[in-house]
Amino acid sequence: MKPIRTRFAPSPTGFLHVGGVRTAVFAWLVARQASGQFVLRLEDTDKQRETAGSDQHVMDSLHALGLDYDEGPDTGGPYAPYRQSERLNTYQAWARKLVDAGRAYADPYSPEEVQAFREQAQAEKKPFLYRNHRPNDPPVWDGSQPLRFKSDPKAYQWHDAILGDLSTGPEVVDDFILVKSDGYPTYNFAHIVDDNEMHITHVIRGQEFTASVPNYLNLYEALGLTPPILATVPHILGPDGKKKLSKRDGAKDVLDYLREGFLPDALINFIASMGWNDGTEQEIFSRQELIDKFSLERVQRGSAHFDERRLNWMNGAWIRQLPLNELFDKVQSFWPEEAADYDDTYKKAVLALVQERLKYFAELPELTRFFFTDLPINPSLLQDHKQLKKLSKAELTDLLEQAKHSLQASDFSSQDLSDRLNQLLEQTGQKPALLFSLIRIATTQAPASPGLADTLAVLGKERSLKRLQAQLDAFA
RNA sequence: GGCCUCAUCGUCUAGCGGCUAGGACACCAGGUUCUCAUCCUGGCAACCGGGGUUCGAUUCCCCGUGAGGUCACCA
Repeated sequence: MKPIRTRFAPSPTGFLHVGGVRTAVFAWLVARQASGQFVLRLEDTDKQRETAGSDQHVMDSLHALGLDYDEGPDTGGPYAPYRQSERLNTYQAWARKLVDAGRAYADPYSPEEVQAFREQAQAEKKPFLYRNHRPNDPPVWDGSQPLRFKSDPKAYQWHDAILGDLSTGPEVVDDFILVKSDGYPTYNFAHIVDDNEMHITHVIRGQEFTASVPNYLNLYEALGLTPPILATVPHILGPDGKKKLSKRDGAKDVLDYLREGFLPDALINFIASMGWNDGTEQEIFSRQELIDKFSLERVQRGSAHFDERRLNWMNGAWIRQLPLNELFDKVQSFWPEEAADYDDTYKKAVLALVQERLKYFAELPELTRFFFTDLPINPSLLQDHKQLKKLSKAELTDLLEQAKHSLQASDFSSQDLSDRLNQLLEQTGQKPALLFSLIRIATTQAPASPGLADTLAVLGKERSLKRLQAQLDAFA
């Protein structure tokens, strides 16, 4: 049995978005499930489109997501190098073989001439086929002209691990370019050579390549190679739009999600469950569960829309099930500036209170700021309150004075506060909706906060009473 | 335009001839002594259309329609 080997082969032209990552996730899952290898190969054969630093950016993204690869540009491996620009000799050798076998020839036309053929076909509303213009006596290939594959058009039927049985007629097989005039191979040629040299068993890629598969099959034959297992992953489309998720279309860098405090596990869970499920009603999958249960056969055949609201929910669910200490470590860099002077014990107490309302870590400051600094008195919180706004300043003052009096005698344990708050309800004859709101607003000046007794307990006696007094002073 | 593929609630999806078409997100209502959130309960909401095949089609077939991909010296 050959070991299962999958690869992720992006071109370093920018960042990775969820669409691209999904292909990587599926390939990674297939390899991990079979205890095989997952390979990263950089397809940097287009020097025009390449952007500086994006190769590193891609590797950083995979590392950050925990999509560890066994072989790659930075880790090396038995089939190095893993950067196509460093493998030019290999492609040259394979290209020579095809030339010698009469299956490749130099393209004598200028780009303008080819473009004219293309426009002609377009005008006739016909698909463009280069082989209709295949030269009878092509010049000797000296490397300055593009090298074209001399195809042998025929009908194909093949099996796709996700899409199932596919077939096409001979009309889609054409003489495509193997090596460009700048000496670099095209994707169409290089990936086939590399997948073979690197012993890749499963080629898992986006659906933009399905139309080219017959060409690849034809090339495999010319090369005398057995094609690997093919799997086509449908695209992820934008939330509203119908277009495939793309950088242009506002798709976000996955690293940005990480930077905003989305958990790698949640992201992987979310990305995998767009287009895949195990047939049960389970929604939350750990990495290991994904590895155990994943199968290409159960991947959705149609494309899916990206819904960030579902990602938010899923990340929140992951955050909620994290042990407090673990969560604390992860949110280290997300605290509001004002938290800098506070110790870990205090911050953990705060974190425990907001854990269940955190969707992603970047929300931490707005959720917790009042625990670390006195917010200015915000009169609109009282004015907009549907019950409090009916009370006079004198009435509000009276209620707060009673609260202050009671809380002054408290030890500020959560239990004692809770008891005293209850006594206060009886004593004042007010409903919690009114009394608790008033105290909550006075002590937090925030539109929302965790439960009152817990909030006061964490805030502590001194600070709580000081804020109560500040609110009282504002009434005076 | 040719070729390929796809088609269940707004979104992600279960379903693989017979189900009151299930779950999740979102949304709405109620409950959990206050707000926000969690949690619980309930609600709204779908088989693209037309023909077949069949005792019976969401499911199988055909034709439409719609959507996506592709037709580069990009990947």
